[in-house]
Amino acid sequence: MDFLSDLNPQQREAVTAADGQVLVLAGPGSGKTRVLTHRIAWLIREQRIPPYHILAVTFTNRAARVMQERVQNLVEGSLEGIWLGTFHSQCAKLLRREEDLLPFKRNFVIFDEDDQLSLVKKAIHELNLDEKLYRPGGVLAAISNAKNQLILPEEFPARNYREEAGRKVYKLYQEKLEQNNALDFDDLLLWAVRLLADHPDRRDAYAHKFEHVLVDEFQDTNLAQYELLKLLCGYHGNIFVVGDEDQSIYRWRGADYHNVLRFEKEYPDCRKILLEQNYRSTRTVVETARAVIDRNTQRTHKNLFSERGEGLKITLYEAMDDHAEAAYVVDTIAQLISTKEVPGSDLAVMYRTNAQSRLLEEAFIRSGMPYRLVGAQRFYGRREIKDVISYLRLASNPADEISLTRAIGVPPRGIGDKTLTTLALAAQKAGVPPGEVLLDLGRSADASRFWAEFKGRGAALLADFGAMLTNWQKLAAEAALPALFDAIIADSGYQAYLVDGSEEGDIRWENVMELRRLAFEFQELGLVPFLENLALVGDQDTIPEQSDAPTLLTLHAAKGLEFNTVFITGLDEGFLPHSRSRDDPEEMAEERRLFYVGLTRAKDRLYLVRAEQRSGYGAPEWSSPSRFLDDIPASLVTRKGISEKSGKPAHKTEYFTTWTLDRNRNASQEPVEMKYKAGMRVKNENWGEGMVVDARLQDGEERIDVFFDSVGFKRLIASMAKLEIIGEGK
DNA sequence: AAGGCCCTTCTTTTT
DNA sequence: GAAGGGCCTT
Repeated sequence: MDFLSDLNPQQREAVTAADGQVLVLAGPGSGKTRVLTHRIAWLIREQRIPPYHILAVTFTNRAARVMQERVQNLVEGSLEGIWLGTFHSQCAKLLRREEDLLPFKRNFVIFDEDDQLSLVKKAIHELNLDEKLYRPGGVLAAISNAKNQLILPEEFPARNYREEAGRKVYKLYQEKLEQNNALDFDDLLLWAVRLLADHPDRRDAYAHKFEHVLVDEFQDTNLAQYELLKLLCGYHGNIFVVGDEDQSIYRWRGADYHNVLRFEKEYPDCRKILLEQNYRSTRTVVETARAVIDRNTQRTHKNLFSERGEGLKITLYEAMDDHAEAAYVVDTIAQLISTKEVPGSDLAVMYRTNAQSRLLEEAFIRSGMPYRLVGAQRFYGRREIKDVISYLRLASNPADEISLTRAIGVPPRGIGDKTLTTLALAAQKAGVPPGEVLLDLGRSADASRFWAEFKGRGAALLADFGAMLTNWQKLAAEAALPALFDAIIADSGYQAYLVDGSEEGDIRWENVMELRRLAFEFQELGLVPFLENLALVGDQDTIPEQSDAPTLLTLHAAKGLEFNTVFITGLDEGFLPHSRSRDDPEEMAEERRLFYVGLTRAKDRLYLVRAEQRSGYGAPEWSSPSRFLDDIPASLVTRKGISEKSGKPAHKTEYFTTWTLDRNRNASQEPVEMKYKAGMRVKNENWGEGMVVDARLQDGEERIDVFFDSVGFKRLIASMAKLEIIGEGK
């Protein structure tokens, strides 16, 4: 059919491959998504496979959405019935269908990382372990690891006391999840595998259903996902996986690109197809990327090539410090946009860690240029959002103690630790979740069998809260989602609590209203799908698609995207590669892949940026160039910045670091450098411009008096006030 | 019970 | 340089 005509021979071979196992190893920019979408379309259009016989899984919601849209464009009919989504969402779907066989109810909630951590802490405390010795984060990571490898608490290694403690926490943690009628992310996969492995009839039913299984980003699968796929394609044996070992960057989350090799071994007859032509980038970009990735061993060597022209040389800019680095990036972007060489939307700035976005953002704000930031301050991670969600979760699932604790405390309603402890004890004694005790108190107040457990005030307060909850639960079952939402806001007094006259309060309230709009969109589907969506949809999906502003994002978030021009910042040892991977060759190889992913996002222009000095925690430290830079052939690079022979750097930090006042340190130990003198013109974000009237050293601080043009006289501590010197005066 | 202050402790990446 | 935890005060 003609929809295959825009494919190259390898792509077409993959798309039209006969039944059986197909492994497509696709280099960056080689048309991986195109192959996947055309394959699905081909199955439906040419092979007459009904959509409900197809399962296609991705890792991100964004990828799933893109795939759905593109397939829809290729297929005339409806895709109704297709199982297309992330591993986690498809597993949730499966588990909600099969609740009868599982130790939790259909309305289970999905615990995010914060919830998980709370639960682990509880478990550690209950086992009388020392939080200092058994770090909740570390223990949780070990548990998550175990789950990714399908290791249950009973099978968790206990070769020493420490591991034994870990096993106990794991076991208790699982019991608590069950009591809370909750699953964590890993559980979604783990329980799906267990369900199919333990119930052959269910396994066969699904294996028959899914005539074709397709997988995106196969190199990022963990063992649980691998096993799940194996179970699901066990009858027809039609599994089509697409991946690239060189783009495996989720090892820390259990991903194991060796699954590619495992796949080849497991299915010796599998058809293996390499996609090596890169349609995205110039030859210079591709050569650069190749030079970097070829240093990694243990991979299927690919001969990535581009037939686009040679293109521009890449730029390596070395700045004095991280402020100058940000200034360079923003200035260069401003130039590219103003000369219309590149539209803002086709520019991206990438970095290793989210923390590195701060200076860049500040530089953008200072320049007055718009930008969009991916990830970082999660919408769903905001306090006010978590608060409201905790009410909703509680209404949906009163067994959720994490939400109960949160909801009962905000706004403050006189219920403190002591009352909560009593509540927990009463619940334990009666063998019901604390939520049930609350509901009972709410329904019958002093006639409740629990009333006597609490002393006067506590009982009344709990009963009040319980009455609210009873009402919400009723609304959750009977009313539409927006009605429940409004009732919760009204009953809890949350609006009055948030909106306190401050600007921050208004912003927070706006966010709550944003959540309400989202709830509106889910009124057809209802509360449980709404909550599931909140848990499984990340922030990448909430960013507006249309925007002409440059994008700031981590290298991880950049996977799967492409931009005309890419800046990769922080190319210094300890940052990229990150210091935490210094001693582990496997980790180091992954850092290299991460860099490779960043490089291959660029179509035309690539800027690599580093700084001689950058601040890690507090004070600035000297840094040395990333080792990865050594691997790039000098012939492809134009060097700029302090390494230029010409002498002075093109960019100098024209604003200085405002260091915070360290109150613990005796001021006299640290001589304060006087920066201001009378007559200088200065500028502050809030007060605008002004003139320094007086500057003096007092109590170990530089104190200055400034007369601002708009607001008049202010007495300031220099190190605290965010001032910018805009003129030296006389 | 709740809010404020100071101290410590980290920081990778996220479905 | 932020955020959470512990301790103090009201």
